[in-house]
Amino acid sequence: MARSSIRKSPTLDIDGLLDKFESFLQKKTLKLTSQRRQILEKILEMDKTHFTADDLVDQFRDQRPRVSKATVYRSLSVMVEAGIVEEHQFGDSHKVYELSEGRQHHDHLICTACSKIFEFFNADMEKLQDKVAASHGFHATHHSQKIFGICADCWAKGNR
Amino acid sequence: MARSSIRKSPTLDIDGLLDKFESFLQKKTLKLTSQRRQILEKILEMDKTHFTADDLVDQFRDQRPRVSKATVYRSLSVMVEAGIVEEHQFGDSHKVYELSEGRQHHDHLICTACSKIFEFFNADMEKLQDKVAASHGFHATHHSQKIFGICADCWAKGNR
DNA sequence: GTTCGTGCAAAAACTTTGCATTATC
DNA sequence: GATAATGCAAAGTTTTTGCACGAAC
Repeated sequence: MARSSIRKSPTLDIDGLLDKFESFLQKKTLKLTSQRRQILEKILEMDKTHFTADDLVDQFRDQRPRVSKATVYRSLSVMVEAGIVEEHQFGDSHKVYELSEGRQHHDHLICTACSKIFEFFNADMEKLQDKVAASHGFHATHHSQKIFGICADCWAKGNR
Repeated sequence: MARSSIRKSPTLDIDGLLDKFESFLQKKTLKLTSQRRQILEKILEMDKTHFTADDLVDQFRDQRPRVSKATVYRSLSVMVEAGIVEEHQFGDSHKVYELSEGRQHHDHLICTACSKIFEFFNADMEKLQDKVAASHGFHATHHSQKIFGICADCWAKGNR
């Protein structure tokens, strides 16, 4: 918590993340293995706003000893539980992940022409969502909002 | 178009749906087969607001000649194209479908305790979404909004 | 008669799991 | 030293596909 800072810059600091991860693992009596540490490092190194499990597996393809596919999947799910990583499903068949630590909640705009993903945050929308949930007697925990369409670039190029 | 009517009642009328489906198929030079007709009938018979491809396959399990799994999948995708059925992905691994014909657009509240799905529509939210898209230079075509949480029933029962 | 659709089983795509071995605590 | 994690390959899920046969236009 101490070292936390909100930055959008390419490299988020690994120490803060490791601290958070480690304390989560301790609380759950889980272990901080070399693989889990490496996966976290690769996530930062890749510096992609959104990545898949397979992107991560690729990172270890030429490395020996390898970090296996199974470990990548298992680790991602631990990191989701730890609140370090967020999991999304954007219409495609595979899950998409993003680092959530130190980042503000946001929703997504998805270009159906080029598949690029854009982020947005709108406070009024958040309030309205809470209101809707409450009006149905719902105790909302989280939400997922995706707006599909054609991004400005694609529209200009005539890709529709 | 002529026979269309907005009803929420258990049975939506099959004739209107068949009309719409048939004219779509003709426009695309596709054929109205007995299987496609049967699938549409089963969707109405099941009378579930949301169903999966497998729910539909089940409907044909004891029937001979069978309507195959492959045909169910292929037909659903034609019906989605025709605008008769809408496809969703609610966090689970499988796709969920619902009849869209004659129904107003709406979004979903999903109870993470009992998996029940509730629908809502909020005009302000729709406007806000358009505004957000436009402010990013996006030409929005559609959106998907899901609010996850605990429904009133589950909350009352202490299922959390 | 042509073209499109169907059924079947096999494959594909993604993710999870069983089990013996190894690393962390 | 006890427990949890790993690697591997095998199995699981859901959806898609190739191909020969049959139905709709």
